[in-house]
Amino acid sequence: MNTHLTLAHMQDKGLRITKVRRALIQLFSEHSIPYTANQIEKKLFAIGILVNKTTIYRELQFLSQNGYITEVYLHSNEISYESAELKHHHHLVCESCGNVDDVINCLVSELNREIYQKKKFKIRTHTLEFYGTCAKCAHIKHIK
Amino acid sequence: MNTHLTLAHMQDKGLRITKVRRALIQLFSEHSIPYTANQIEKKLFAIGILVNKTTIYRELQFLSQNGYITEVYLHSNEISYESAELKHHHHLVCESCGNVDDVINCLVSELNREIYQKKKFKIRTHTLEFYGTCAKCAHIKHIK
DNA sequence: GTAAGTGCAAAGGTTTTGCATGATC
DNA sequence: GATCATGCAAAACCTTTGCACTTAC
Repeated sequence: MNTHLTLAHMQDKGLRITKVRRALIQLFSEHSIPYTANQIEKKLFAIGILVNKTTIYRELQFLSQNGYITEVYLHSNEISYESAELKHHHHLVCESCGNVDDVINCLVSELNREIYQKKKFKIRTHTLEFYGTCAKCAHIKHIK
Repeated sequence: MNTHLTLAHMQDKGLRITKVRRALIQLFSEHSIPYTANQIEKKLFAIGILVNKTTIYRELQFLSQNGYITEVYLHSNEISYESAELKHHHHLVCESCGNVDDVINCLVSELNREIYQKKKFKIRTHTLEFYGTCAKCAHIKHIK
C-alpha cells in the first residue's frame, strides 16, 4: 500500500481526503501489521493528531467498505484492521508480549476443493492465526 | 467429552458440581460445536434452567481455566466456547446463516518446524477458520 | 453551497466486578 | 460450617447512533 497512489485512487473515485483519512492511509501504508481502534488512537496522538474514537471507528468502516483495509480477528474482543493490499498471509501472535508478525506461506487454499467436495461448503476466505512465543520473549524467559 | 466421566474427573479434583456446571458439561458433551454465552443462556432456558448471564460467564471462565472447554474466536464480537476434548479441528462458518460445522483435516501443523526455523517463533497452537456459504444457503440463493 | 466528515453525548452490546445471599461438600 | 457458587446491581469496555457543527470540494 502506497500512500500517494492510494490517495490518488481515492480522489479518482470522488472520495474526500481529510486529515484523519490521510493519516490512516499513511499508517496502513507504512506498517503491515494489524491495528485496533485503540492502537490507532494512540499512534495518531503520538504524531500530534487528536481524533475522537467515534471518528476512528467510522473511518475504519469507511476504509474497509471501500476496500482499502480489511478486518482481522485475533484472540481478542477488539477488531483489528490491516492494509487490504497485503499478499495473502497469516499472523504469528506472541502470547507473551502481544506482538504480531506475518507468515506468507499458505497451503490452506489447497483444501478448498476438498472441502467443497466433502461438505458442499463454498469457501470465500479463511483465517489462520498461530499463537505461541516469539524469539524475543523466549529469550527473556531463558535469562530469567 | 463424556458427561459422566467429566463429572467424575471434576469430583476427583475436588471441584464442586452444581446445577449449572452439570448442565454445561452435558451441553458441551452432547454438542461438538462452539457456543457463546448468549446461546448457552437460551439453550439452558429451553430445558428449564434459568441462569443469570454473570453466572454463565463465570462458569465458562471456570471450565476454561480447568481445561474442560476452550475459547474459540469466530468472526464476531462474542467469544465462543467448545469442548476441549475434541480432536484438533477447524470451523466452516456460514456467512449467510451463521451455522458452524467442523473439518477434521489439518495439514497446518506441518508448518510448525518451518516457521520455527525461519522466525524462531515457537507455535503453541493455531486457529483456522473458513468463511463462506454452506450447502443449505447456497441452495436457497439458487431457488430465489 | 452541498455533501460529507467530525465531535460530543448518549446508548447498545458483551463482559467483569463487588457484595450479599444461597448451595455444596 | 467453611468454602465456593449464584443473583443482582453497577461498572468497564468496545462499538454504534443521533444531532449539531465544521470541513472539503
